[in-house]
Amino acid sequence: MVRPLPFDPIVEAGRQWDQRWPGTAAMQAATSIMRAQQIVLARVDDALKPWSLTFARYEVLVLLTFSKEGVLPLGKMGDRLMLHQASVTNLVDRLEQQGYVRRAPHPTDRRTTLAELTAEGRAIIDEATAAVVNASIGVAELTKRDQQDLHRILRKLRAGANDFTP
Amino acid sequence: MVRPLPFDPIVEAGRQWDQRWPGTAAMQAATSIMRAQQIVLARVDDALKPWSLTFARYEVLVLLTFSKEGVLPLGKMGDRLMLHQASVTNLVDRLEQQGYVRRAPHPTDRRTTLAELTAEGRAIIDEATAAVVNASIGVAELTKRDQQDLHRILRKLRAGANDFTP
DNA sequence: GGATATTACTTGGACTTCCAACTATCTGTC
DNA sequence: GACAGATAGTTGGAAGTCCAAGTAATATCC
Repeated sequence: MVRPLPFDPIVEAGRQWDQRWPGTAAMQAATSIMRAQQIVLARVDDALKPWSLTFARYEVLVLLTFSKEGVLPLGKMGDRLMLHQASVTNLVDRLEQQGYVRRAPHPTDRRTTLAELTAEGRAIIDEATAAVVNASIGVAELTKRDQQDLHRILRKLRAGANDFTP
Repeated sequence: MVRPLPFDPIVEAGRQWDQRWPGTAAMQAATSIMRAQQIVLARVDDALKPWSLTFARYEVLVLLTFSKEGVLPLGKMGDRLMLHQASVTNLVDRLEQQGYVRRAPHPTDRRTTLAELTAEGRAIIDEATAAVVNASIGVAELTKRDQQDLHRILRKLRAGANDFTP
C-alpha cells in the first residue's frame, strides 16, 4: 500500500529534473506510463482474484477465446501478446495447473505445442470478463475520448518498437 | 525478442473483443498502457547497461540527487517513487552492492534507515542521465505535445488511484 | 509510567518478465 | 539423402513487483 502525497510526485519530479537536465516532458510521460501500468495491473489483478487469475494469465485465456477452436500454438500466443516465449511457457504452466488450459501436440509439427481451453477455462471467461469490465479494465477515470487518445498516442510508440508493420 | 506482426495486435484484439464484450476502448487503452510500459522499460534499461543499472535503480539515484544532501529515508523514497517498502529495500540492497549508495542510521529515529549517495553514485548520475535522455527516455516517437497529453490524461488515473491529493 | 498502537524496515514467498542455453524437430541446399 | 541453419518450446537464473509476517523502535493514551 502506498500513502497518498500532498503533491503529485511526477509533477514535483519534473520541477527538479527541469533544473538539471533536458527532456522534462519526456521524463514525465515515461514516468506516467510506468505508474499507470502499475495501477491498471493492480486493479485488474484485484478484479480477477475470485478466479485466482492475474491479468497476464487472463489475457492468455482471452486470446484463446478469440480463436475459433480455443486452440493456439504457444509461439503464436507470444507474438500476439508480445511476450517472450519463456513467459508464455510459464503462464501456460500455471493455467494448466489451474485446469483452465491443457497442452496438446500439434497434429503435423512435432516441435509445436498447442494450448487448448478446457471446458472449465471456457466456462469462466465470461464471468471473469464481466468482473474486469466492471472494474473498467483499470481505467475508470478516463473518458472514452481519453481512452481513445491514449490508444492513438501509444500506438506511435508501439509502431516505433516494431510491434507491427503499419 | 518479439517478431513484428503484419497487423496491430491491439487493434485486432479490439475487433474481436467488440464482438463479445463491452468496453472495447477501455480494453485497448489498458492494453496499450501495459505494452507501452514494457517498451519504455526495455529501452531505458538498455540505455543504462553501461552502468549496470535498471530504470528502477536509476530512479532511486535520481531521487537522491534531488534531495539537498543526497540522503533520504527509505520510506520517503517509497512514497515518492510509489513503490512498496519491500521494493525499496531490494533496490537499495542492490545499489549498495554496486557501491552507488550506502545505508546510514537516522540521527534521531532509530527505526529509520537512510540511503545516501556515495561519491561514485553522485559521479555517474549525469553520465547515466545523458544516456537516458539520449534514448529520449524511451518515448522518442512522441512529440512534446503527445508527451504532455499523455501526462495530462494519465494524471487523472493516478489521482483516482490516490497517488496524491489534488 | 506502562500498555497499546503505529511506524520503519527486513525477510521470505509468489508472480511476471526477460535472457541465455539447451533439446527436439523441421527446412533448405547441395 | 545428409548436413547446416532455422524454429518451437523448456529450463534455470536474474530482476522487479507485491503481500504477509516478523522485529525493532517510537507515539499515544489512559
